[in-house]
Amino acid sequence: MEAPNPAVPWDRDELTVGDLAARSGVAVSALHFYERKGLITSRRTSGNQRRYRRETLRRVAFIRVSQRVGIPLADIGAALDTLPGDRTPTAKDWRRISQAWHDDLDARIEQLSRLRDHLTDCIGCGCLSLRRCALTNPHDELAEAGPGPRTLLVEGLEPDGA
Amino acid sequence: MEAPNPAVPWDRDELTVGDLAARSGVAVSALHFYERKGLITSRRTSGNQRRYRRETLRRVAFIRVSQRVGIPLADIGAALDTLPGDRTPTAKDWRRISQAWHDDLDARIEQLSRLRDHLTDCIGCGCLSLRRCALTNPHDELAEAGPGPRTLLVEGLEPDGA
DNA sequence: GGTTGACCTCAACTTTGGTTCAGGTTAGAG
DNA sequence: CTCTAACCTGAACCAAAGTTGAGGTCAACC
Repeated sequence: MEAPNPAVPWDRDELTVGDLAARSGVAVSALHFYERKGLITSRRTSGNQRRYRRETLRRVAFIRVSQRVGIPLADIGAALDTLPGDRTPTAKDWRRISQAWHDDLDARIEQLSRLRDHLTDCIGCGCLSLRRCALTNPHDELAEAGPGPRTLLVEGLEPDGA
Repeated sequence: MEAPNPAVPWDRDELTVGDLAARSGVAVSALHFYERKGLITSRRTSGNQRRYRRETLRRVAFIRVSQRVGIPLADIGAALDTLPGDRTPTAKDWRRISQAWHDDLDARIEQLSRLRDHLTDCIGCGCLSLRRCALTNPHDELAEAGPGPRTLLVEGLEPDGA
């Protein structure tokens, strides 16, 4: 039950790009792309074909989950760079780097909740054109992070209250 | 106090693209872009310059808020298309279309919350490569919507457990 | 030992949401 | 009437996250 069976692709200790694609659900072209970006690495055979360590499957899964969370690839790459290079990452390593996403998620959930709670009344009431609206206030924490427009909604406002 | 003063740009009943940009905080180039996409409209002067109705300010504010919520421009445009064309939209009209975003937000907040709650233990424990993980399960509601990868994490999985 | 599917690289193309630039026109203040 | 800021169009460019295609090589089954 413990001995790998080399006839079965997922039991070999190295994976071809096709194996990795099948196992991870990620297209071969995307894996090439991740490799160009330095998110994953491979050794090459004498015939210049890629061979991935099984561990890479873990990395790819982490990449996909992180993308689900909304993290850009560059940030995911930066996180992966903090994993130890000299040994296989442990569960603890993965826990550490996923903790950052957890905090990020917390922040974004809070942000979206506020947005949701102000949305209907703000759009409905007309305050969108006003200075005080929670959705347009540049000093609101809402402004700080997350995807979407970086500049705030209203920059040059009424010189005097409407 | 109610009579518009035409010497003041924001009191005129039509806005130039520059006025609209200043008042909405959106770049002129972006307004042109929105117009090409059909999200806003203008009449043209004899000299081919754009003139916007004041109402357009409301539309632009709606567009920006919607983008903050994470809605793509195409969807925003579709929502705007449901506004009455023959009269100025009322507060009720705006409330109706913002309600859709509210529901969308609810769904995405719920999604992100689940993601958050499973994230650390899933990434930490190794189940990312397994079939049952909430984060990788194609039949999970998580799969249904939101930005990020459309295809699920794992398509071709182990033929047998663990 | 040949055939075929999987692999290789590099370049070009896709979408979204714009910005920037060049070259030319208009509007309104003085 | 003139000057200048603001406006116009169209094309090119940007970033992210890949996909697609052309042209060529590798490997493994029979």
